[in-house]
Amino acid sequence: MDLRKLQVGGPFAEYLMKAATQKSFTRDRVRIPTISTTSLESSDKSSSDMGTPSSYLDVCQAYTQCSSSGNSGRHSYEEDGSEKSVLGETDDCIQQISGVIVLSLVEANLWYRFLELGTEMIINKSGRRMFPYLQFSLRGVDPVGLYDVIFDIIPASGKCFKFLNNRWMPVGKKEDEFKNHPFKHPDSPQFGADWMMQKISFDKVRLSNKPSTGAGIFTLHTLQKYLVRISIVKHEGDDELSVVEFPIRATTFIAVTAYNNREVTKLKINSNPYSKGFRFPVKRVPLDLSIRKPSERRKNERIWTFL
DNA sequence: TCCACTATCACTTTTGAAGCGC
DNA sequence: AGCGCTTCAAAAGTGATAGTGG
Repeated sequence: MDLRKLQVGGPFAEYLMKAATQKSFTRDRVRIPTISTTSLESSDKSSSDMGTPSSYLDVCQAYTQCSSSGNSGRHSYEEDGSEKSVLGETDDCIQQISGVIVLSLVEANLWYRFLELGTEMIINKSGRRMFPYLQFSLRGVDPVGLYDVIFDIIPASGKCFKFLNNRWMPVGKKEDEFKNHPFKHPDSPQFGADWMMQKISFDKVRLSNKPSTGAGIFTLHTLQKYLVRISIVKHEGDDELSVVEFPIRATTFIAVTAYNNREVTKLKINSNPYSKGFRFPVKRVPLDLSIRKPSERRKNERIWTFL
């Protein structure tokens, strides 16, 4: 196994200890040593525009730099926070390689089509699902090792954005992030062999603009840029965890309360099954609101008039 | 006046309970 | 009684849009 081992301690250990007590972390076998071998000082923030006030994120970022330096990112970031596409060929899947672990994003083509337009994700009070949602497969993990798979969302830019002249422009400094709890996949912990046999999906994750304590609900600021990060945590022994981080550039998006780019809306309508109702131009006839049950209203008054 | 945000609408898909036959 | 299949209503999902408020 070529996983770099991390003697977990300090702020990262603090995070894991907290995480282990949360609802989304059902496992009680996570044990944290007291020796600290990771420190915030090791973080080289100049290499990334993903700075965040959260100590947990700082530590993860520092760790990411040593553990997943092999990521095959296809997008880079300009000084102003805007992304510079270096997308070349189109793939059925992309591979992010960290050590010997390979993460293959499902529907990578779709993600990149959105990315080229400037992905927008709707957020609302109750929490809106992501579309596309994150689904991937794993290779190269230890088949008999015990792993957790953890999803979280991190800032992708230090700026906030505005949609001007049909494109997203950085307009100022981003706001401080909400405290979000990373979301552990419900199948965790599971043996590596089991993880490799299935597609791992986080389709139930929701995005909100109001602080929430619900597992799998992430509170974000509108008009700020984020991306998804996956952590593969191996339970090495009683006092040791190995962590490999995969910040997935293809998932970079701007949180919005209403779509700004018509092209993004069109692509969502054409690719999301729930949006089929918007695929064909239809003159919608108002329903009779005096009939209280929606299903009865539909039965009585469904009139379709194609334009 | 502008624009981010919210509630509600009209649609589709998913889910789960109920009914039925074997 | 138990199982598998079908049916159908309710729940949950979507983007559109009009109204609100800072």
